Amino acid sequence: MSGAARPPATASRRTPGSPRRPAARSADEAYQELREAIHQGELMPNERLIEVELAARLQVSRAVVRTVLVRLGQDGLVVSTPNRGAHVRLVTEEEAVEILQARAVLEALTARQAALNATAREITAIRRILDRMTQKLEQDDLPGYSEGNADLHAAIIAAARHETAARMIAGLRAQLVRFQYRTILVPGRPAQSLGEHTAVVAAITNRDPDAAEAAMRRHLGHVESTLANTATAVRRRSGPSDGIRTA
Amino acid sequence: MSGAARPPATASRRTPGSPRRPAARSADEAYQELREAIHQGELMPNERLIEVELAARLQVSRAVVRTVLVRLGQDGLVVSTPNRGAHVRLVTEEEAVEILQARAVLEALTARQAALNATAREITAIRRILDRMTQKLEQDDLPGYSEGNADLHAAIIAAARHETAARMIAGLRAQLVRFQYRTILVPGRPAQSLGEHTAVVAAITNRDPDAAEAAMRRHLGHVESTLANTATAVRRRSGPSDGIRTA
DNA sequence: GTCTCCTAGATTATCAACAATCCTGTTGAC
DNA sequence: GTCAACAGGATTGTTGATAATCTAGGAGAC
Repeated sequence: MSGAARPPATASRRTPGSPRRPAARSADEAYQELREAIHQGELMPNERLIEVELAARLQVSRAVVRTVLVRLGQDGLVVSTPNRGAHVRLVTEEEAVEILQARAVLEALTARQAALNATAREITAIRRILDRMTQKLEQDDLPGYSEGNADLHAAIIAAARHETAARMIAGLRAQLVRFQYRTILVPGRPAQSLGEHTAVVAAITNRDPDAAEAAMRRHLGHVESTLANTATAVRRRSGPSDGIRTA
Repeated sequence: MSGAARPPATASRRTPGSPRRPAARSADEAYQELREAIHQGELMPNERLIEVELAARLQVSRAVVRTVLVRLGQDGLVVSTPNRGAHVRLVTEEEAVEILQARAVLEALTARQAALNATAREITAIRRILDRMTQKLEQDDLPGYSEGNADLHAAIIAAARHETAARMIAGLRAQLVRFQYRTILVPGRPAQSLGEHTAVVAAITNRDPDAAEAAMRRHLGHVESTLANTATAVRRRSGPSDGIRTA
């Protein structure tokens, strides 16, 4: 029973002459590529998305650009007004907080389900990821830590066996890419983050769903308040560093 | 935003030969109408949706049918496989439980936010809805009670001022229509339901976000387990009437 | 009798052209 | 100098036709 029908990247046998921006032939590839472009920041928020330009860029016809834009609109990455075209959606700080709140309760649900449903093998894998994160942090390898962070959350979600929550979390995450690297830069935040993750993993290992859910909520609640603080600090323009020091 | 805007059957000035299904002119109306048709059960689960048929039924061109199907696919109401068309998605009992779990944590979030953000006026309105539900239940008016139930949840969501959660809840709800009238028929369930709602409203009135969240979770958790029980009862084929009689 | 291959019909996917709408810069009046 | 009306260009919305793909049913071989 398909959760979301994601036939991944059909085979494209083309001339091998396209070097850098090879473009996507099929509709689904075009969707993935445009999504990625928004993630990477190649398309700025509020930037107008003109169908013919995208058609040229993605090497597809205008019709498939149109369906791709509809899908992205339903994803919340793009907002399109009738007769006036599509813009990439600007996510305000307030919306980012909302999205994180929603993500928090949903990921807490997956943590609960993971505590209930994870196989022994999956728990081992989760613990190994946490160990790796600990090492990265000791080496002050923040990018490595961040990557481990993503892996850990993904592993927990996979272990939860909750297609609905997984799909929604993925959707929320896609809208948040512009903010995701901020909180980790707040002084003291990584160490705190590691402690929170450790609590989540411990609860899952102990098969304690309530504790797992609570620990995950605590974790993402802290991410949220950290983000909110940096946001107001930035908005207040009272110097970028005084509001976000301690943590 | 998809939670609002229900322009009910706009004026269609056509030949007066079509008595029942007047059809929708614009793309958005077609979307609403097809969505409604799936809700009403006019289109059976797993039924194949053929573009030309829908185009004739909705009185729009095939292109807009296509975009409508894409949107419904992103909503999870329809699953479409490449080159093989779209089917209305069959929601299994297990999926229904998943959806209810996700909805539970999200509505709990809105209850929390409502406790924090609701205006005095909104709280008054919420209390009034609860009073009306109490009356309906005393009169054994189950449809009326059910309607009040929907109104109450909607009022709480509105008072929460949380667009993201509101949108996701609306999406989840759309997938659940086939199951929504079941739980209210379980004996003793309405009285229990009213008590749970009363607790939620009391917590919001007291501006106690933790209590509001917990009460809403308890409420939807009970709905979930009730649904799971009736589901297994139905699946067990132990008679269709013994599990859901009295009320 | 059963299986495989193949043809025909049906359906989806894509494309190019046309119509409707909106945005921009300019002209003219006051 | 400012504002309103207007024309030109650009962009989106829609249509119909065409190509690619899938499903169903029958012919032929073993």
